[in-house]
Order: sequence, then C-alpha cells, then structure tokens
Amino acid sequence: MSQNLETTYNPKEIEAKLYERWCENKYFHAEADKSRKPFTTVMPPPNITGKLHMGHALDNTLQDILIRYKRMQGYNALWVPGTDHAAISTEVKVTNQLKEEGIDKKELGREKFLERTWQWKEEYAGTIEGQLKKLGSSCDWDRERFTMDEGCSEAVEEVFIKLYEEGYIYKGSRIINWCPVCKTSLSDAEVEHEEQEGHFWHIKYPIKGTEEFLEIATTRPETMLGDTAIAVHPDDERYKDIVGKTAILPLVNREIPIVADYYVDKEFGTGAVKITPAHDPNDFEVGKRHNLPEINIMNDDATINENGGKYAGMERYEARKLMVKELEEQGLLVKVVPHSHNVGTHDRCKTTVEPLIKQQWFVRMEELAKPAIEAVKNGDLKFVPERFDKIYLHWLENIRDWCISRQIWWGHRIPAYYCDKCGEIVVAKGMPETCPKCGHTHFTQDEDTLDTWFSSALWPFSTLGWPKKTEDLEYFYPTDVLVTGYDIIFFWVIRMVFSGYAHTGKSPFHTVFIHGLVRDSLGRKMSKSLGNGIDPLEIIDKYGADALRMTLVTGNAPGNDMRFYQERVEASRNFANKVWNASRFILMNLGDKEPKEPKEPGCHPADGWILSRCNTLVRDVTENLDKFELGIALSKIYDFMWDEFCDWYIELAKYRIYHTEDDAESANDALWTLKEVLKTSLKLLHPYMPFVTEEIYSKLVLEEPSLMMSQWPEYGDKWSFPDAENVVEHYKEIIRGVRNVRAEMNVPNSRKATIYVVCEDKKLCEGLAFLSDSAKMMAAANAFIIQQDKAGIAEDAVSVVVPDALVYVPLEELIDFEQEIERLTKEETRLGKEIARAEGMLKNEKFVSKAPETKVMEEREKLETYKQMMEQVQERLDGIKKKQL
RNA sequence: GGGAUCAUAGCUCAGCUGGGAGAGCAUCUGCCUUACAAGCAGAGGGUCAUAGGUUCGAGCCCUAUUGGUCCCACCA
Repeated sequence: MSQNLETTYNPKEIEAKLYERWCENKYFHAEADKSRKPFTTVMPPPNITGKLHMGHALDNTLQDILIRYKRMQGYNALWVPGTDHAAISTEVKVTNQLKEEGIDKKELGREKFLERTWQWKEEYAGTIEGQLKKLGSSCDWDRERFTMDEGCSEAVEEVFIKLYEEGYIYKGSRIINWCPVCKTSLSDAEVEHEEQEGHFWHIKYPIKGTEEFLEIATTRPETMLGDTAIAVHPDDERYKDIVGKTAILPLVNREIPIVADYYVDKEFGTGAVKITPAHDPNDFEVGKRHNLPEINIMNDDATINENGGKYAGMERYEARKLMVKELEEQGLLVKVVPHSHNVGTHDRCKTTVEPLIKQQWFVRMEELAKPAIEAVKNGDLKFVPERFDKIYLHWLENIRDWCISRQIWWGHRIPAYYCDKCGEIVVAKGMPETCPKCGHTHFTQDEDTLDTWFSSALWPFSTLGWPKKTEDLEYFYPTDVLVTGYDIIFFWVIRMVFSGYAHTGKSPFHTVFIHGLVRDSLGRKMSKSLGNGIDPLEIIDKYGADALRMTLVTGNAPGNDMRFYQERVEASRNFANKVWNASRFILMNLGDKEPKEPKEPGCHPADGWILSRCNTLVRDVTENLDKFELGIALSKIYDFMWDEFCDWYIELAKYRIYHTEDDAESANDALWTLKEVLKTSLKLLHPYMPFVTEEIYSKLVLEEPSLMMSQWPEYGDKWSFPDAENVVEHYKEIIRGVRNVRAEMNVPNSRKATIYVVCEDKKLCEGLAFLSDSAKMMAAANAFIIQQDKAGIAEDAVSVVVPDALVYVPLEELIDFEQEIERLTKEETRLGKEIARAEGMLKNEKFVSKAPETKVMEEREKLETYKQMMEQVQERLDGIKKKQL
C-alpha cells in the first residue's frame, strides 16, 4: 500500500488518470438488461456554437451527481450525451466566419455552406466532449448523439410526415415574426420583448368629402404605407358619425374605410387606430374580420418594397424619418409624444423583428398541448421545484400554433416536395416519383429547414432509437429525470413533453429538475458582450473539477440563480484538501495493517458515536438526494466530515492508535472505525467530488475495483448507538468548557493542568472513562480524572459547569479571582435567561395543554438541567466571594 | 396588465412537513499541537424588509405594504 501522498491534494494528473480508467473499464456504458432496473437521463444537448460556459458546467454537474448516485444504488444508469445543431445560431456563426474570410454565403451556395458547417460541427462537438470529460461527466460516450445525425434526422422526417398526415402540420399564409438580418421567420418563443424608449406620432388622416380629420397615434409611422383601414370602438360616441366613411391615407392618397371593431381601446391613444393587416398581428385579425386587403410594404431585409411608392428601396427607419418630415410639412403631424413600448427582438441577433405575412409551415398546437397539460395536472410529470408548474401550464394553456419553417440552410430540410408542373405538395420520405395529381415526374424540395427545437423535441426518444422499436427504447424509455435551466422550459421541455405523448404515448420523463442561472460576482448574467464570463476549464485547471462541482451545488436551492466567484471555489478546494489530508492520516496509520472487524463494533463510545452519526448521515443524505435537495445533502456531508469526523473523531482516536502497546484491540477498533467511516463518507461524497474520492478509495480499499461502481451505503440498526452518542456529546461539552477557560484566561496549551470531571451519573462516568486518555490530548491536560465526588480537588480550581457534570481546572497561581467572578457571572446570566425562557413556556397553560407531549417533556428536562447548572454556578460564585473576603 | 421570485450576520447564501437563528468568506484573539497554516482553538456580529393576522408557539403559514430581479401579455 502506498502512503506517499502529497500533503496538498493535486487534482491535475489524478483527474485525467481516473477519467481514463473509468472509460477503459466501460463504467459509464449501459446496456439494456431486463434483470436490472434502469435509470435514464438524457443530456440537454449543448449547442455546437461554441465552448461550454458555467451554465453548462452546472447543468452537467447536477446530472452527473444524480446519475452517479443512482448507479451506486444499483440502477442500470444511462446518461445519453450529445450536441445540438442549433440551426440559426450556428448558421450566423459560420456566416460571420465566412464573412471574415471575405466569402459571401449566397455566393458560396447551399452545398458548400453545409460542408463548411459540418466542419464547424466536428470541431466544436469535439471541444464540448473534451470539456464534459474534464468535468467528470459519467455519460455513455458510446451513445453520443447529434440532432442532425442519421437517426435523429430519420426521427424528424418520420414525425413531420406523421403530423402532416394527421393534419397537425399545415402550410399557410399567416403573420409571423421575421428577422430582417437573419432573413428567416421565427417562432413566438424566439422573440424577446424588450422595453424601448420610442415615440408616439399623432397623425391626422383627412376624411373624404369633409374638411375634417381623424387623428390616430402610432409607434411605427412607416407602416402606414400598408394601412387599409382605420378602426374605432363601436361604442365610442366621438366617432359614431364617421364609421362607414372613408379616410384618405396621407402621403399615399389611398382611400381606406373607417370601421368599428371591439379590438380598439377607447381610452388608449386617440381611440382611433390605423389598421395595417400585413404588418401587425392584431391588425391582421381585424383585417380578417373586415375583409381588408393586406398590403405588404417590406422586403425581406426590412427595406420598403415597390408597394411603398416613392419610399421603395429605403431602409425602414430612413423611410420613417422622411415620412414624418413630410407629414409635418403637410401639417398632418399633430404631435410627437415620448412613449416607451415593447419591441420584439430576435433572441439570437437582437434585431428588431418585423411582423410579416408569409407562407410558412405550422404545427397546430391546441390538441397536442392537451396531454402535456394533463400530465402536470395529474402528477405524471413533476417539476422540481414545483413552482415551475405554473409557468409551464400558463404557456401551454395559451399556446398558439408553432411556426416551424426557417429560411436558412443549416438544419433538417422540410420533406415536402412540389410538383414542377402543377405545384401539388407531396410530403414523403425522399423525392416522390410521380405526382399523384398530374402524373408529372419532376419535383422540387421545399427550400426551408425546420426550427432547431423541432429535432430536440424528440431527443429523449430519438436518441434511444425511435422510430425503430429498439430494445434500448423499450428498456430505457421513458427516461426518468430531465435536468435543465428554467430559461428553456418553453423552448424545449414543453415541446419534448407534447412530442413524447404524440409519438410514444408517454411523457418522456417523470421529473423535470430545474436549475437557475450562474451569474457573476455582481449578480449579472454572464455574457460575451459584458466579458464577465468565467471559463469552467480555467477553474478546473486552477482548483480541480471537484472544487468546481462542489461550488456549483453548495448553498443553492433548486431553481434559484447563484453567484459565482473565486472565493467560493477556494472554499471547495479547501474541503477537497481536508478530505485528502484526513485520508492521508488514516492511510499512514493503517500502513500495511488490515484492521479486523471488532467483536462488537462501536463498543468504545467514540467509535459508537461516530458510527451512529455516520449512520444518521447516510439516512439524511439519501433522503435529501431523493428529494433533489443536493445542496442540503452536500452541506450535511461537509459538516460531518470536517467537524465530526476530522475535528472530533480523528482527534479522539489518536491516543488509541498511537499507543498500541496500551491496548492493541482498542487500537485495532479505532483503525477499523476510521476506515469504515471514511469509506462510507467517500461513498456519500463521490457523486459530488468523484475524483478525489475515487483516488483515495483506490488506496484505501484495494479489494474493490472502483468507488464509482461500489454500493451506496444503507441506513440500518447495525450502526446505531444512542448511548455512545450521549456520552460523546457530554464529552464534547467538557472539552469545550476546558478550552473556554484557557481561551478566556489566556492560558497557553503549554501550561498543562490536571483536569477533574465530577459527575454523579455512574453510567456516564464509566463512559467518559474510556475517553480520558484522548481527552488529555484534546484538552492539553497532564491528567484527566473522572470521579463521582469532589475528593482531592483544590478549592480554588477554576470550574466549568456543563450539563450533568462539573469540570475543575486547577491552575493554581494563575487564577485571577476577578476574572473568574466575571466569567461565572456571565454564565449565571446566560443560565438565568434560559431558565426564564423554559419557565415561561411551561407556565403557559395553553402550551402545556396544546403542545405535543414530547415537546413539553423536552422543555421540562431542559429546565431541570439548567436549574442544576445554575445551582452549581452560584455555589462556585459564593465560594470564591467568601474566599476573597 | 398578469404571474413568479427574492428581502436572514459586513459579503454571498442555506434554513426540508411551524418548536430555542446557521454555513462559507471577511473581521478580531491565541496557536507552525507528529493528517492538513488550503490548517487548529476561540470571539464578535442578526427587532430574519414593514404592518397586521392564524397558532400554545412564526424566518417558515395567511393578508396588505415597500423595494429588487425575472417571466409572460396584441394596448396601436
């Protein structure tokens, strides 16, 4: 056995070595096996647009914790990794890259562009895989997938055809969100609304055949080129007489009707609204109701088209400026009022989107959404934390049809083919041979590709082989938990759920575990433009993957955002180091010895205490993990290992293992306990800090191949020693008392004293006797004497009152009576308060009659203890005061 | 306009089904005690945003208010 461990933990080489070993042994790989229970999760596929950021590190750390936990519990754990083609985002990146090389995308052509993008994909998918490995992710790399690989593409085609045939997918001319920079349509989810300071332009439209005008207000004056009506509220007294009349559209001189529609809000603006059906979703609806013409005035790049007359060819805001100027010159501009309003922008490029009427492909959502709504309502699908139910339901209950076609090249091309002769649409796998309508044999495939989320919606089952009825699909699907950030519930989670029901008849997972965003130290979102992003790899390089992982789950409740800063990582690194050093101590003392299991494990109070505490820890951690309370579970492991195990138990065990000659059996028992408790702790910690724990375990437990494949500990009666716990808790009080005396009186440890513990409880006395040798070390005493009476104790010894015992620290001439009186008086005050509190509660009849009996008993016992302690303190005080006189 | 969420020690945050306020960092005081100075032993520091209510008992549940963040929404 090697004991040559470094005094500080050095993660670098260890991490690389262990990851390789895990891979070589195929520990991450899972095969369908009906004799075992599966636990499945699919990785939210990172976009191939770039490197992973801290949010990905969080997402994957959480998944790895869950999957390692379940694997150790004996589940056949499968974690499917992969990447997403990220249609528009990637296309933008590659286009820009080409631009830098002076290459125009259009000139390059579709084929060449796609070739280039596949190259990009290869590069970034590789980078991402490398990053995930550094983090320690135990995903099954044999099953790595990509949303545009053969299988996923087949699933996409299958779904498109199926939904088309069932009537859920249709092609239609509807008003959609258009990005003039990316030159593609967008779904509602891809439009971000941001409040912008704008203006309200009040414009007078002349009413035909009169000298009168009708005043309207608009935030986008350039759209008036496409106006085909003015609407007022039907009950608006002001405009009662002009409904049905005709207005003259300024600048264009088109005659447009004045209609009445309930859509108009009388209170807002002037109560009269210009109607531009081709460029506003509401106006589009109004237009439908009143049979208004739709005049599209914009080109795909948001310049004005030929319908804009003399403004044709101008950029949208240029046209706006000129038109306002001309309206002013004609005296038709009444006023300009500052006005802040919501502007829709493309979430990828931040360009202001234009609502336009276009032929697009849509998914009819209402029916499809129903089972997804039902799933959450009846509990088949749960969100952790629960509050995300509402967000999910609200979106689904107000869902609109999903625009799925995109006018870009990178993505799954729509499997719709148009007959070159009659234009008939055929939706099929591959190019059709003859037109079912006219018999023609030449077709052209639809140029458009699908929304990137169309393929990721199928991810939980397409990655397991669907549409083929594979063994994997049968065994691993539905998956268990999906881990993701709240920011993509609409984009992704919802679409996976309805797709799961539509195509497999089941929810793709039973639990969605939601996490928040990782922010910078000032609470800002990490972003490229701010330059405040922190590269997970840099952190791993500096502090180790375990430290990073621990930082990402420490002190965070599910679904909440967190702030990330280096000091937190340092604290995590320090913990890894603490575990490392405690293990080093144990390994050193074990040497070549293999301690035997004691005849009665836990018969020594110290052993019993730590085993018992460890047992409780196992129970708590398991419960917390099952409830996805990863932060709470970790803090319990942390406290146990650092405080109870390192600071108390190891110190308690030292005397025994250093003095084998006194009692070889006791030394053996201590070593055995050290080893067992360390083993159990390492197991509990492993999902969080896989590297350092595995490294130590491999040196500690030579007979097992790996910690990650070892069995999760189970709570049981075997390690339950309440009496020992009681003894050690008393013991801790005593030691703390002695230390307090030293600290308050400034007595250095080098000045040793004989410490007496007077304790009337015989059983407790016997228990403490076992610990007396250790106590000498911990209290820096030259002797530690436990007895039932005060015989032989100097009158002027400093005393400390603890529950059920009185501790004497004779320090002879060092005693400063003033100081001692002060100390005891402080204690008297404290106890006085405690007694008052307990008495107050117990005097309250309602408390005594209504509170649970155990609670009342508890308070009675406390009161008793405090009263006893108070007596002791007062006795001491009187004694000293008398002596002084 | 609707909804969510947060407000707890100087900072960042925990606090699970309501039973005596916690951690890490920072500050201060002692310690290089043979696993660890990335450490050990201590200390100080909080009317748990405000006001009511429910309860024997509220950081936790209810109502209102204030302030911050976020999401959703067609007010031109």
